[in-house]
Amino acid sequence: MKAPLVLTSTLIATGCALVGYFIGSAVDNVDAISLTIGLFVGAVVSPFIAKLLSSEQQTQEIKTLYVGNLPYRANEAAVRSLFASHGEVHSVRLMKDKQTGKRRGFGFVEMAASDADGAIESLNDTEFQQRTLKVREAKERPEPGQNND
DNA sequence: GTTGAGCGTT
Repeated sequence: MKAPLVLTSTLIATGCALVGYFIGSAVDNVDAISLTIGLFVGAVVSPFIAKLLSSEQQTQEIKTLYVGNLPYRANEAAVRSLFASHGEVHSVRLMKDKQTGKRRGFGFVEMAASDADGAIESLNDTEFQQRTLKVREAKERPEPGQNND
């Protein structure tokens, strides 16, 4: 039973709009204000509910990969495309200097845990835009999935 | 506009 998130969000937004309508009615009898509050509540709450519903589809394990020795001219899209050919890429973040905003030449790639190890072995010490990549498991910020008791 | 070992934001 997987309903589209757009449809689900629309239904939720409608419900929230009705709730907001009664809330608006209690505050003021003006219908315009009531509808405005209803739409506002729906717009705010629906993405939050949709995120909770979408979390059920993200049950798969995600592992973070450290990617170093990246060329400065490289984009996140290029890195994503590179890792996408070796597995399912969840997200790509190229770290930039917070002071100057320029790229620091390394980043982090989140992908499926099963595909992550294969991607590391496949992309580590490989040439990407004339630069040898350093692909490893990320040290800090491990994703919960394997509990340490 | 530059550089080249490294492990990061809410």
